[in-house]
Amino acid sequence: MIKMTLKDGGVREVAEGSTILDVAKGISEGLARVALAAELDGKVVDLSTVLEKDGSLNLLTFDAAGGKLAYWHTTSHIMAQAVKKLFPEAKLAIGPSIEAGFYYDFDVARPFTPEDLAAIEKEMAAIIKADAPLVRSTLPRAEALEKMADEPYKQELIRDLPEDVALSFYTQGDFTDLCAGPHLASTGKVKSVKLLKVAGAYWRGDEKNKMLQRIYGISFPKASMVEEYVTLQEEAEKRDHRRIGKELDLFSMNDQVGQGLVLWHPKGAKIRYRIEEFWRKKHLKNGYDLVVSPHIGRGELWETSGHLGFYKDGMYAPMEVDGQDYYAKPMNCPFHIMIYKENMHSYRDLPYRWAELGTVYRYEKSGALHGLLRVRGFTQDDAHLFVAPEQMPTEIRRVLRFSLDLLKDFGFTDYHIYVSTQPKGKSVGETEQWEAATIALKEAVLAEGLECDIDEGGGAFYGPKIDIKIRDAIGREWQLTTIQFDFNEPERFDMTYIAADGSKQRPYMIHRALLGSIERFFGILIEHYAGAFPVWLAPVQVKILPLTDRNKEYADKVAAMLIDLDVDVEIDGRNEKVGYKIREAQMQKVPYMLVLGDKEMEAGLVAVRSRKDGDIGTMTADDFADKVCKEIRDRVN
RNA sequence: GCCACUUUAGCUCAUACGGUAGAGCAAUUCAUUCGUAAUGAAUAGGUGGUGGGUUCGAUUCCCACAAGUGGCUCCA
Repeated sequence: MIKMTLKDGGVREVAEGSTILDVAKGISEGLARVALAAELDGKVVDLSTVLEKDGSLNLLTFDAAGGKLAYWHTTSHIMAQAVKKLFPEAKLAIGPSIEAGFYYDFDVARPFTPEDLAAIEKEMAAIIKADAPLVRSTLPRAEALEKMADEPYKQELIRDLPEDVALSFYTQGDFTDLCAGPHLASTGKVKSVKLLKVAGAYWRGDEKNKMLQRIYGISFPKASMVEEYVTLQEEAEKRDHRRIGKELDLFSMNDQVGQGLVLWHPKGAKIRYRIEEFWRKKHLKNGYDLVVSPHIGRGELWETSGHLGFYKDGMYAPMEVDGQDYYAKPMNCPFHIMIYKENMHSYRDLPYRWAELGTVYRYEKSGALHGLLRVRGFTQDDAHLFVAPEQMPTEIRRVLRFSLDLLKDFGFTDYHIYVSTQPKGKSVGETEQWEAATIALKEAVLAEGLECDIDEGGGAFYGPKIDIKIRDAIGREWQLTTIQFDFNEPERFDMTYIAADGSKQRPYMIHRALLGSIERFFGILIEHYAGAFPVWLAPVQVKILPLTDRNKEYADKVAAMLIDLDVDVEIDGRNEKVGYKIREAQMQKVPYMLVLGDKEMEAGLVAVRSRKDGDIGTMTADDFADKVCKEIRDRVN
């Protein structure tokens, strides 16, 4: 038996493995989560317990997901207490824990300054030192409203809850907050706090609401963990694609060109070429056909597609030509549909898989732009599938498999799949269609032996979708692939095919972008590899470093041989020491360097240096060529 | 778009109080022809994001605009 001393002073004895329901009986009021402090075997442990919906007992350690949740949530309360002490006029909004750390939103007369943050951190240290216990209590609605008389945002939250729910509060010292928990036993459990930044945030995330001041922070049980966190942040900063894009001269954005419009420099364009070339070949090999469509189209087209109705805010303003409005395309689909409609189609011809690296322009809010990850002009690796309903399930599986295969080619093998279902509000299409499509999506995931999370109501109004998020080299998630059903456009464009019985039928339409957009994908690739691209993608694959002018001719010969094999070679013939040239090639992340001096020239060899392993000795030029060509072919990192 | 912050040489950053800017790297030139992450010297480079205001005088203070950064919203 485990003896647990509860925060309210009571003692419970529970058998190991018993559920929290046994422990929490009489104090939880059926709430989904309850926080406790307890003794295990007579020893006080840092034990906040989370009551999961299924009643399982989750003993919290910091490293458990729930542990972090409680830890950071308690820290956010401590911050709120500190802010209330320093800024008594501040009104509290909400303060949850997030993926990494926590925040709290405040309504204050003026924004917080860095000095304010320092003062708040200091105040928090005092609260932590006081080690006040967090005491849970509940109140009926009317009394809860009265208790929060000075907190309009809290009152709004209370009013939105069902009337019969008892509201829980957590009190630490002189500070009480409306809160569902869970929390640590006392403020002293929090050891090391760092407030990170201040940002504006709309109340309830709605831009029509007042903008509040949000303070982000993070906390850990050990100071060393703060250092680890900071180190990871620094690592992420070093990998920042904007920084590496500059250092490796890959791309730029320009004030005069316009916001969110990318200039691809020669080295960046080289990588893009390699990505696109590979992408096209792979699509052709996998049953796709390539199509090409223009960058602009008449207003009437966008009227028919419905984009002018539901997507106008996302489109560039029209340009007038010969009395007609033309719009830059925000999507490629209407063009592909027009190709479809150019002919009659038999069920025998389906499915069509039409792919295009289609450049689109979307008006993104200026504040949303972010390096290559969010731009206004970008190229989607788009394709549209037009399939007969009975083909749909196998077709979905096929797209999913193809997608994961393509991601693997680029070094992304760790991913997370989400299926988004019909949104609650308005949506187009028949219920049966939605159901069949959603089932096909889920079953495709299962049939491939994969798992997925369901994003209930997360689909677009025109259809359900699968999204794939990949995990990069330092553990961050990025959304790349999206596979979306469209019940809207086939209807609007009155797309048909002739079925076996001679009747006209409506095909299913699936949009899919596997890499997402080339720009965004490139940005993520840069960060994933920290600029050190695999040999097959590297803009310069081999850098030849002749030692003296005497060796230049030999360098030219080796270079010509490699270039003939489609290897990308540069010669650094500058009058510099070899150490200097190596340093530069190394910083440019060139996979291989060939040092060519008199010795190599006389023996007909090349001295190979790899960016990863340094000097790897000499070999014949042919052997080296074989090695590099094989690595390029096999897409070796 | 909203909140906050930032904007000085190609890059990274200095100039406490208002008295018209300085360093490293890069570039250019010269010398050096060298063996696995920086050879030395010299030269050049800036109407301080743009426009306006305050002031005898503005890179410095104020305002507007633009771009960027971190968030909110949105999303490939």
